[in-house]
Amino acid sequence: MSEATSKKMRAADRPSIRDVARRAGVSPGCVSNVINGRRRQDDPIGRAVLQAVKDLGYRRNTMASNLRRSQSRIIGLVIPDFENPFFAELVAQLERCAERTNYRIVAASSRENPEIEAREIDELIGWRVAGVLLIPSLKSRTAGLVARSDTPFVMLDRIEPGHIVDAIGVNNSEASGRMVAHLAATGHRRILVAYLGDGLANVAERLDGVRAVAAEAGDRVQVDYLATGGTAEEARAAFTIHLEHNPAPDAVFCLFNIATLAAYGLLQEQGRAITLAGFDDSAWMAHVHPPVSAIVQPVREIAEQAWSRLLSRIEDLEGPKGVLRVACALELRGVLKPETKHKGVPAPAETRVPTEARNTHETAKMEETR
Amino acid sequence: MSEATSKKMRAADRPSIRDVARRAGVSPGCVSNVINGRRRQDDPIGRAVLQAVKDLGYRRNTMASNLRRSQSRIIGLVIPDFENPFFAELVAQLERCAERTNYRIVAASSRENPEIEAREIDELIGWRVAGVLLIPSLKSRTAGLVARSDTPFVMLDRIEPGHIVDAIGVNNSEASGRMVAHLAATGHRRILVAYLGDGLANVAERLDGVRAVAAEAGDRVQVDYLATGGTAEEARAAFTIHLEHNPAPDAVFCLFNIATLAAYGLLQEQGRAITLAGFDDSAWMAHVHPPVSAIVQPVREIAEQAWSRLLSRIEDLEGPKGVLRVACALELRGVLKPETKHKGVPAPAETRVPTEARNTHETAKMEETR
DNA sequence: GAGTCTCCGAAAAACGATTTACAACATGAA
DNA sequence: TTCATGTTGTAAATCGTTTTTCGGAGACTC
Repeated sequence: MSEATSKKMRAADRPSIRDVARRAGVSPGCVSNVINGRRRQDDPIGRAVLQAVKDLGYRRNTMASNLRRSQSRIIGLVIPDFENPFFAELVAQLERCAERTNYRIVAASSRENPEIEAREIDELIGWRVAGVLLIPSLKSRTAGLVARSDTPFVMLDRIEPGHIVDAIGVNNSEASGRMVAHLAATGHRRILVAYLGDGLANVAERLDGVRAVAAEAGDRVQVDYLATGGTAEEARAAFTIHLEHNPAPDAVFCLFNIATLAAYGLLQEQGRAITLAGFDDSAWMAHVHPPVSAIVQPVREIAEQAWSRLLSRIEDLEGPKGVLRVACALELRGVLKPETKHKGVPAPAETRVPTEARNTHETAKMEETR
Repeated sequence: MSEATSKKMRAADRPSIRDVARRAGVSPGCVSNVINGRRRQDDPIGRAVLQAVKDLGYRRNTMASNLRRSQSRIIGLVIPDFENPFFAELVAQLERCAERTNYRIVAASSRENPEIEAREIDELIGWRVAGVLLIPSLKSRTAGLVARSDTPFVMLDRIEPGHIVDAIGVNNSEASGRMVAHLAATGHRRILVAYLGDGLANVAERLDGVRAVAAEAGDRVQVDYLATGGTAEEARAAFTIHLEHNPAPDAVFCLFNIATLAAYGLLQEQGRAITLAGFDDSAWMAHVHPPVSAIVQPVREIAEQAWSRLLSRIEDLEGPKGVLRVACALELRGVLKPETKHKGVPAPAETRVPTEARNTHETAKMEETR
């Protein structure tokens, strides 16, 4: 048993500040001062301490340190899913923000499960994180819970209406409307819009934007709407059935990225030359032929806005809460002119439209709630 | 100033176990016992404690708790990049492992930067994590550093030769060889193999596998090798130049996933009907037309093997260290028969080969080092 | 009724750091 | 010489838990 003990001890056996103090012949408090730069390091005592730190391979115990100064410099981040490229990019950007401001991110995913989400947030509060960033899961009822917690928190991307919280998102309806307007302006007369029939606030906003522009365009443009499930297979099936029973559209506009992939595969396979556009950009969209247009979310700006909002909230818990929406950019990669469509060949000459200004503060709108 | 103080106090002002004890009229130790189930909860005292916990909204301070019991149930994870789908999936799978075994993962990315990687690991040690999982960055010199640390750790995916460590990866050379053999068996006579010219051990192993099979096939098959840079643009440029100056291949096999996308885009654009295969699967590969074959890494098994290895290492720091390689599966989605190639039309009939058994323990080879 | 055993809660000692209080000493000015 | 000032090191208190120690109360046996 002495063996087992010695093995188990190993991990716990890291030198403490007392060991360093003993070796350097000073008191623990003094070591603390040297390490944290509250005392000069270039005199005999300072050097002795640093040497002892080196010799022993001392690393300060972050938990003990945080406990004592009751401060943590950790931000908790809960996202629905690591495998969604948009969220992954958001994590990467937020990590940069954290590094710059000397924080650390602890990320966890809820897998779109509200219960896991609630559990994760609870756990984060147990860690006494300085703040929480949350991208709510599909049927999240967490907003209220966290709102009355005294931990600063900011919601991202999916903004649930009716809650008084800090939130950063994109202007979904404006961007979607702009895309439809662009399609109409480039001669498309019949547009099929596919959306996720799941009550996600995000997609609902996009749909609203489309509807507004469609109404405005009147009968110059015919817009069909198609609700699909959230998986590629479901989306593909929905497209297949729709295309069978309806007149062929000039353009397909998908309001969420999985549908864009499914639509591309189907159109390609059936040899239909139809303009395709989607909300959310992905690497493959630029590389396939013909390329796919996309609404690109300014991930970096979202991250930075969320970060600065959270930091200011950490410094001052009071103050009005509000929703900030930043503008998306349209990446117009190529339009198959409706006129050439019926020749059955992809139009070789593709129209490249310069990317519109993105991340513009001019177009960012601030809506204050409360 | 009293205002500022009260604001700052807020976050720190969470009730402690002493507050709960006071309210329930018992001692802190007793509260601890109730909360941790070391004492029955269904008698007057137990109920009083639970009620007080509820009333005050008490959450135990994880740091203090961990500090006292000097145990953490956190596993640190350092990956090169959150945006690489393979790593993202690995994170997701590892998170499941963690949940199942009542651990928590703290993930950070090194952005392929050895210095950031070293810093992150250092930081994790400061957190007194129970163990570390590491996917080394491109030019990582971390293996030695962590190897002599007393924190249990396991390396994943990229296995650097010559280090005595625990590591889990896939059998890169075997899988690549198998793919080339398959291409040869389906009638391809000239295969272009693109690899990352960056000295990554992983890709080197894949190249070895290709070379071995090529040598074995003798002059029945002609294999060309093309080194490219790591970005899609670089890969595309390399492909363009190669295709201009060399006889057209029957098949292109890319040893890393970015090249696969670049190659697809180029071949599609130039209207070349050439079989395409790649190491690493992605969603788009199954949806484009013609589809792209891929070597799929058994991410889930990698995660589970790594997890169990790490846990056993946490329980017992001693014991031989070793490398475990699991087998990949080939996802053969369609082959453009070389015979039909010159007609300029994609072959309509695609050969679907049943997915080979994956995650088989029979094919997993164990090589013990030291 | 005395002795032994068990149960259980209060009190106190940890965990590893930071911070405060205090004393010692040096420095410089008057 | 004296006093104010500043620096520095030690000892002790502290952060919020868990764990150990200890003593008191009740149950049981003989």
